[in-house]
Amino acid sequence: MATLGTEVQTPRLAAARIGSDVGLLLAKLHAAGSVLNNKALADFGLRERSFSVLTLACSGLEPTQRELADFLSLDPSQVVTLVDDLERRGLVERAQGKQDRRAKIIVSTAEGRRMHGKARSAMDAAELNQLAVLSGEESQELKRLLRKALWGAAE
Amino acid sequence: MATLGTEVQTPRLAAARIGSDVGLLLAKLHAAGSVLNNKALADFGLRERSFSVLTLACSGLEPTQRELADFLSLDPSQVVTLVDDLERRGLVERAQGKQDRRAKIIVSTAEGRRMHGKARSAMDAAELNQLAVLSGEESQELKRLLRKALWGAAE
DNA sequence: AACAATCGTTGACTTTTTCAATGATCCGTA
DNA sequence: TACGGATCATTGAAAAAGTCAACGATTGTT
Repeated sequence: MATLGTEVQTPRLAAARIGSDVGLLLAKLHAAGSVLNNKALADFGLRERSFSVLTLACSGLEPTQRELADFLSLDPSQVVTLVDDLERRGLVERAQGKQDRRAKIIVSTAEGRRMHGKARSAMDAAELNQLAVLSGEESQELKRLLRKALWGAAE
Repeated sequence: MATLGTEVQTPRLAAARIGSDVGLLLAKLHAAGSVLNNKALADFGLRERSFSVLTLACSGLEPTQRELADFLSLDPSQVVTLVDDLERRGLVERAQGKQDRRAKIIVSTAEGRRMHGKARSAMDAAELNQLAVLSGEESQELKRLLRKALWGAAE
């Protein structure tokens, strides 16, 4: 049950001042995490992004594709591709927007929710693995700070 | 002097459980930061990555291209392109490796160091801007946690 | 001396990103 | 109520980024 995780030894170059650049730290941790996450999701035929779309489709928030694009920092055309794939596999459906008939609301199917449940477990395990070197409190604090940096003081 | 920064209002979808996924938080903050950073570096004809290479070339650590690739999570061929560009502009030079003559050590020129100084200021400002909503202590703590997640407990 | 491994480099290939254009629909305004 | 500008999802093309295998030069090991 070894933590075949991210943390190698501190590389020589981490000593440089750039080792404290938030941009680089985010890039590296994100890159390493993506590898782990995509590996964890491969069993389900999902990737990080399709998992995100599926999760939001399962959330009950009834997101429109535009909202998905904004929230996931993607181009609207990329969302089309992701939803096309999930829809073809019967995991989500496009429903007509309620107030706005231009918009399409993405909702999960029963099969989609089943799939999401399993994928969610794998993702949680991957996250735990990636942050294994942090204590529980530290992980929580890291997430809180990331959320705050993104969306402000909202609690 | 408004902080025309990252923080919009908390979007509706952030309420979903995925709003606490480390993968998504990293992706979003990294994406937002990259935009800011690249904007800040555009004046110098640099981008996030060429800035990273230039920084490490200026660090005195005499990194090889292989080390740069590992440290920056890039394919070695991508490093070739980055160094080619910086070398063509006279900001860095390729020196022969000391023990290993296969390796090339990337070192900065005087002009490179001058350029880096200016770019560094712009980057610091951009980082300050991106993390404006965090207190000084919070920013430090965020960086510490990111470093720890990446490289372990090393202090 | 021979062999496998590593370094930087090149080129091909795939994937991802970016962007403009389009029809349908919405909204504000006259 | 009809017009005009804006927004939505979608398409397709173009640009950028990432991936991968192969190569000569060099290293370290046997």
